[in-house]
Order: sequence, then C-alpha cells, then structure tokens
Amino acid sequence: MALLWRSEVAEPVSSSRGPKPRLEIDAIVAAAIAVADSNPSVGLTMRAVAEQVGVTAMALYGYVPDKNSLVALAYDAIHAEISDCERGEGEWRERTIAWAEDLVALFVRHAWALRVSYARPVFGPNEQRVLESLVGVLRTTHQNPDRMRRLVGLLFYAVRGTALTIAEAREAEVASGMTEEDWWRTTSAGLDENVQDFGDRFPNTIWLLSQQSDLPGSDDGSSYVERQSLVNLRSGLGILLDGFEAATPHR
Amino acid sequence: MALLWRSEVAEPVSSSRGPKPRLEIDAIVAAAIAVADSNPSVGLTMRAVAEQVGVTAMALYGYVPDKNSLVALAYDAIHAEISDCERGEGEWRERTIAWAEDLVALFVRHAWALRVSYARPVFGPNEQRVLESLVGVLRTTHQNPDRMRRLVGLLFYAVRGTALTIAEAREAEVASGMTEEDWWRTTSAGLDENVQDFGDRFPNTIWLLSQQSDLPGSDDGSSYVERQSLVNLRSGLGILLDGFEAATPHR
DNA sequence: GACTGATACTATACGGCGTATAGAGATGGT
DNA sequence: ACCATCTCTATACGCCGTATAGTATCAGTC
Repeated sequence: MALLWRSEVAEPVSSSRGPKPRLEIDAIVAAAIAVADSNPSVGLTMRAVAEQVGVTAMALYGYVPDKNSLVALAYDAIHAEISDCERGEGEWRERTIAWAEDLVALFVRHAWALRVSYARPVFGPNEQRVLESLVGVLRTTHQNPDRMRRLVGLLFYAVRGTALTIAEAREAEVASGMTEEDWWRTTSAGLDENVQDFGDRFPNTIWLLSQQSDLPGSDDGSSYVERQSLVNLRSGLGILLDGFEAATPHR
Repeated sequence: MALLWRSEVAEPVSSSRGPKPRLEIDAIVAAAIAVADSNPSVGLTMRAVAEQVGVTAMALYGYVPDKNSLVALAYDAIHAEISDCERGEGEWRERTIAWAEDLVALFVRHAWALRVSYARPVFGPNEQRVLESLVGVLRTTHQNPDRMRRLVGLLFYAVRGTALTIAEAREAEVASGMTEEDWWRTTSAGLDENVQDFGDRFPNTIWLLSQQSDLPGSDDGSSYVERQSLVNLRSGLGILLDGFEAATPHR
C-alpha cells in the first residue's frame, strides 16, 4: 500500500549505514511493464525484470516483497494511460461507451493485467481514478445507486471479457502459428468429419450463426474476432445502457 | 475433435500388435477433473492426473496429444452437469437468469475452467448443448438475431466474470490465510494511513460506496463477496434484459 | 585509518511445471 | 520362436518463485 501510493509516511528512517540502493522503484515498475508486455500471455518473471534493470532476480526482493506486489504496482501504473473521461464531451451513454473502449484498449495493450484478481482489488491511485471518472459520468443520470453499482460490475465484466477475447485471439495466432481463418477451416472440417448430425442436434445454434450479417472488412490488419468483439461491445453496451436508462417495470 | 465427440470415424484400425492400453479416456478425463477441482487455482498437472490413474506422466501422452487437449476434454465434460433449461418453466427472462446462475455455479465448482480460452472455442458436445439451450430460450423473444448474439456475448462475460470473482475470493482466503473481513480491515487501515486525502480525490467513489444498502446476512457460510456477486448478477442481468426486451430507440 | 556492523546485492539450491527423448517390457501375427 | 509393434517408464532440459547463505560496500566509531 505504501509502495502503491509512494507514501513517505513510513519511510525507512534508515541509519544509512551500508551501500545505497542502486535502483528506483519506478524504474523497476517500468521494466516490469516492458517485460510483461513483451510476453503478455505469461506476464512478467522476476528473472526477466531483474535482467532488464541489470541485477539478479533476488535483488528485486529488496524493493518489493514478492512477485504479486510487483504485478500490483505494474497493474496500477498502466492505468495512468487512461485519460479522464469525466471532462469529455457528449451525453453519458456515449461517454460510458468511450470509457469502456478505452479500458479495453488498455487491457489489450497489457493483456497480462487481465489476470490480476478482482476479488481483492489493488486500490492503487491510478486504478482508482479510472473508477472515479466512470462514476462521475454515471452520476449525471441521477439513477438509483444500487442499480448503478450493478451496472458498474457488468461494465467491468464486459470490458475484461472483450479484452480477454481479443488478447487470446492474438495469442492463439502466435502460439499455434495458425491464422484465424486457417484455424476455423481446420476446426469446421474436423467437426464435419466427426459429427455429421450437428445441424440436427443444435438447430438453434446453427440458426443464430446463419443469421449473421457480415462485417465489413478492414484494412488495419485487425482480425475478424477482434473487430467482431469491438462491435459487439459497443452494441451490447447499447442494450445494457438502454436497460439502465429505462424506468424498470420488472422486479 | 475426434476425442471430444468420441468419434469412431477415425478409430486407430490398429494392427492390434503390442499390449492393450490399460486406461480409458473417460477415466483419464474424470481423474483430470478431480485433480483440477482439488486445486482450482492451479488446475490440473499431467503428473498429478497420471498419479491419480496410476501411471507415469508420460503415459498420458499415448491418450492425449498434450495438456491443452486434456483440459479441453475436461472442460467439455463438466458442461454435462448443466441441466437443460429449454424445457424449464417460466418466462424467458427468468429462464435466462436461471441459465446464467447454473453456469456460474458450474464455473465456481470448477474454477480452473475459467482459464480455458474463449478465442478458439472447444466446440465439444456438452458445451455446445449449453449454448443451444440458451439460444432456444432467447428465440422465443423473436428478437433481431444480431441483437441476440450481442446479448449472448454479454451473458457469457457476466457469467464468467461473476464466477471468477467468487472463485478468486475463495482462493484468496485460502492462499492468504486471511478472512475477507480481516483483509478489508487491513486494507482500509493501510489506505487511511498512507493516503489521507482519499475522500477529496475520489468523491464519486466514496459516494457510491456509502450509498450501499446492506445485504441481509446469510447462514450458509458463503462470504460477503459471494452473496454480493450473485445478487449483482441477478439484478444486473435484469437491467440487461430490460434493455434487450425494449424496442431500442437509440442508434 | 583500522574496525564494526548494517545494508545491497549475488550465488546457489529446491521442488514444481510441460514434455522431448530413449529405452524397457509386453503382446500377438507370422 | 521370433520380432514388429505398441504401451509405458526413466531420465533430462529449461523454465518458474523464492529460501538461504555468503559477499561486497558503505557510514559511523574509536
């Protein structure tokens, strides 16, 4: 906690005997982010971070109690990349969706951060600011705060789910050496071969897939899953926010 | 794929020379589930599964190409625990929420399954049936299939997010040896000590938290986070389904 | 200016992981 | 009886987080 907030309340008050520390915590965190980004699916390793800053793995334990703490520091640090949406333009719906899209982009850039636990939040300053700005936007709707908290929960779930899907799609392409298209071709060929009665057993699924209106292609090199996920997020949140806005007749 | 569907299309057609296999794939999958359940945050290890069935780790590679495939088999197998909600009673809203709650319970029982990738789905028969039954319910609304697909996406995100939160809360309690209450006390004490101006910097967050209407206690030993998560899921999905049901005036 | 004690860092080691590789043992067709 | 073929075992490699012990470097004291 003291590290997260760079608090000087509980500074070492050291007798200043012995050698001075050679590193700074910010440099370690920056190295940690760089290392984790370079292998998003695995995340950081103490050895790799140490090498990045030019010490042995064990030297890091003088600055940080364990790996989890370092990950928490890195997790909070990347949230500084999110710009404050509170002072943005537009109505609350559009600003909420923009908030979600910014956060998805953040998690796609730093996919390792998706494995940081929800159950016992980090409570760092930057992460806190991201939540604060969302609540600021939602408060303008003057809705019931209980409803608001539920909405916030679903928003985070949707954001992390979307980012995870995109990150996993990218990772799968690298790990398997197989294009999304190739994989799909292989998989559907395997399905055809091994289960001939798919259509009979799962008529609803087939129907839903067949009703798919095609996405326009894209020239930015993003994959199909990626574009599909982002479109679904935007429209899906549209549905959710419709429900949030409406006076609720049910329950 | 052939393994998932227990297809006999591509059976070995072996010359039947050499010793007979000592194991059956179903026994291995059952052992895999047992092992993974016994340590949900780590999931299965080849060595542990092998020990469970009484062979060495490498022997498993005669039945399964690699660990990922075994996880995929286990992942599909647990979906057989979900009862078909299509023939259930009640209106589509309640049946959809029941579907989500069943799936959350499944993922809480088998938290390791939450780490199975979304990007390149498993496409096993049991998992497929779970999706099929949801689509069957949603089709009774005669809504636009594009909207429906977006709803399905959000539903899965909400389910996995909720289950993940609960599973992580349980895991954290075991791993840290710290009750949720203890942790909260420690954390908020740390916050108070290290950042005195929290209220000034994050007024909206403070407001949202202070508006919390207390949950009734529970006597089933479930934690606060757990009950809160389930309540939020039910009400949050209520909001979402309101939005789905409504003719959409926006965009 | 030598000595002392605290401190920052290094070296090594442990038990875990997935799985490549090589070899042993059993089996059934010839 | 032989041996090709198949199942399973044994061993090893390079990773991981981090406990433990040892070494180098400094500030203060005499």
